[in-house]
Amino acid sequence: MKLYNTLTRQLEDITPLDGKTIRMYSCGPTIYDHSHIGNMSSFIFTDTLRRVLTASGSSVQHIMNFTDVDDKTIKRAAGNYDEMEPMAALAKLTEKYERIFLTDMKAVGNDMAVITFTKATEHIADMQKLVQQLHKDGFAYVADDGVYFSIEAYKKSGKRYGQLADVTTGSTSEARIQNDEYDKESVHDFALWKTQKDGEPAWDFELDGHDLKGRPGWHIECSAMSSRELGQPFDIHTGGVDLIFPHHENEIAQSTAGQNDPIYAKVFAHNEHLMVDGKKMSKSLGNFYTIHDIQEKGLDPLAFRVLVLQAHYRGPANFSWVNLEAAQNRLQDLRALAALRWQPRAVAHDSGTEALEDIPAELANILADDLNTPQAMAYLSRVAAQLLAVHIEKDMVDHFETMLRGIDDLLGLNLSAVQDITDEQKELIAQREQARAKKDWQSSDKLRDQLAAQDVGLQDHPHGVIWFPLR
RNA sequence: GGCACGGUGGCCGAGGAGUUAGGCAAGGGUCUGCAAAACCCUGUACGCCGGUGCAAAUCCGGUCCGUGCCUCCA
Repeated sequence: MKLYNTLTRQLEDITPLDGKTIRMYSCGPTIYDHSHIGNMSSFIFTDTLRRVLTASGSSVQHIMNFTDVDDKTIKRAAGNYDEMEPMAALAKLTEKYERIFLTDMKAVGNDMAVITFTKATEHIADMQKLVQQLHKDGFAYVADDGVYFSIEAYKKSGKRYGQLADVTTGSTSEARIQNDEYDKESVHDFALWKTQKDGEPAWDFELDGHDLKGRPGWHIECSAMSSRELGQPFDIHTGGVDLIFPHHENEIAQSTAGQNDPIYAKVFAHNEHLMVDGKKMSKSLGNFYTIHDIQEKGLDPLAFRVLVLQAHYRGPANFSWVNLEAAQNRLQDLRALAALRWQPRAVAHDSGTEALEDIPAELANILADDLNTPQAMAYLSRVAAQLLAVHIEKDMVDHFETMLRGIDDLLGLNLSAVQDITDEQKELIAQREQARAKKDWQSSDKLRDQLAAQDVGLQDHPHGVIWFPLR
């Protein structure tokens, strides 16, 4: 497939560096609170990318990290569980939000089984090793409050800082420099390791005779975990656009300093932000939503997936409740399509229903072009309209099922999970048809309402009634 | 201020020099006891100003607006 690479600012063919497996690392959540829908849209992008890469014939090794130690987690843990030891409080907090995160991820259709999750706190030794190596090679220095990476030294070694975004050459605000409280040599230097402050969780660390008991910096976490799990260079690094600088830039610097190979990850793929009512989500604006909020309004988290897939990952998508309802309607239509699997009938043959199994292939083809999910959704809607108009025949059920699974493999909409209704419900539909035949409208309407209350919707087509799941 | 990404019909959104997606909502119609069903039809849109083309929403230049990043936010 072709994918846009932030490093080169162009579309590139993705083929495994090792010829077999695409190794992909995604910056995961900081588990100090509920993930918001913006985070989720980013992970829907990542999940869909993995699906399409897989469909294009590569095996994919997908790593996602949990940032379970950083300023935010530490602060929140101390606030929530002030009676506990810092380390225990941190674990308690992050375990809670990890669970919620995994639940939300499943709810929006992301395939959790194929992701290997790594935690920062389980890779402290790897991080320390990397810091030690950087120090030994002259790229890190010890300051009062921790260990810093020297961008100066990195540049002097012949490497380029600013491969993703050349921020340092811009006019950085002087105010920032003056307000800087850290004891670092240059404003742009960043912390590799932070020494312990009162009440903070900390790990023993000795470097060059200094006792640096403390915790890792944010950027080093991803460098250490990615190289531990995937080696270096690996194929694709994903994240939201906000991570381009400084996070990913710093990862590149840390991971390539002193290395012969200047490549950390071959391709960086970044998704644009999800906007809410045209604005960036923030707690102060009161437009900060979670998957839980969507569920509370009686809307389906998978409708949120549809909303995300309707937009291209490199453009900003706009979330609003009206738009989510529109997406929910669209999802319902796709589920009506899926429900045909349980209600085949003999109808006049129609050319549109023939090559059912080619449909996922066409979908994959569309998606292989820089993950063009909006085009894919448009195609799917056309297919759905066509098939709903003609139904499917009994001998097509197997092909139809294969088609649904193929669509799900690519888009994660769980269409093949649409189950048959019960015999009782089928009986109610039959009774309604009889009532209609007898023009007993009162009874037929009552039966329709009764079915709707059981989340079974009805479409009266010229060639007969079709039921579909309302949720 | 620097850098980046956008501005498409009521809304969401692709596309990307001539044939002009898709969805949601709306209006009209057919069918119907009804429509909350189905089907048909309708809407000619691409911020603004220039330029290059036979031809521009699509390329180029400028400009305005929005959004993001500029040290730990997906």
